[in-house]
Amino acid sequence: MYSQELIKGTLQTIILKLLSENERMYGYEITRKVKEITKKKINITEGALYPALHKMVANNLLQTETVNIGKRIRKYYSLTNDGTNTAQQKVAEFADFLKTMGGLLNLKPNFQISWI
Amino acid sequence: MYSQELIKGTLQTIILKLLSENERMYGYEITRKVKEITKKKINITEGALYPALHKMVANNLLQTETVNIGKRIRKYYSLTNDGTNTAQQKVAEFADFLKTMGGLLNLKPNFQISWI
DNA sequence: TGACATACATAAGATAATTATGTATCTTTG
DNA sequence: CAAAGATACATAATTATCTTATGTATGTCA
Repeated sequence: MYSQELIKGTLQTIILKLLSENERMYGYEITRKVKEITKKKINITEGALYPALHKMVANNLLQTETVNIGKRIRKYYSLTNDGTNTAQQKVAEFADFLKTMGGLLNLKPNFQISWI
Repeated sequence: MYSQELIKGTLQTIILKLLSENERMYGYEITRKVKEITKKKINITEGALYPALHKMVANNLLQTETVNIGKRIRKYYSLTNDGTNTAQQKVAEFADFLKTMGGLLNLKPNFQISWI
């Protein structure tokens, strides 16, 4: 796990990116997916996730459908048109930010990019 | 300028990195340097910088020397031993974070790393 | 002389996360 | 079969960090 501050501000971008790839996802699924992809380095807490999702619905980036799984409720989130646009924009911005920070921290060529 | 949330949590790392390269710097100088290196994409506000510097002094990461430039005061900051260690650690952590986020956001090989 | 840059600092408010707590169901295992 | 752990939602109190605004003062250039 990274020291928490680093992850701050990236949650919306992460959610938008996942949903731009997945059609629809529910909250708990998002936390699992992020944990899996990042090999447990990033762990989204529910206390952070749910308020963020609700906010994004309020801002018309996401829409929901509720499904009953047995006696349990599952709430699926998917991108609105606004959300699709915002997702693209946020991911592009983040990519640029990563470059800028790489430059600022003067990471050498031997800092191999290994997500290929 | 990036949307502000992204930069959150990176300020300490930036300061530590700059000071690990520069022996000593003063606050205003740090804001100029970051603006210059990042081509104005990251702009550290004084309201964020000074409290951060003070906190890092309190945490024994930085030490200060005050110099009189004419009638003006200039307060130089430099790394303590603790600060030197923390700087290395934080930069390494951030490099790892960049990789992880790159993977998470699925940035393609054609996302060229251009800070070389 | 007025605008802009240099140089410090703090305070009020906003935002976003952590930590803690709550509810409830489903599944696995000793 | 009972307990533990995973699944699945949610909110509230607190903390951390940043923005925005404000304040003070000096130096420089047109």
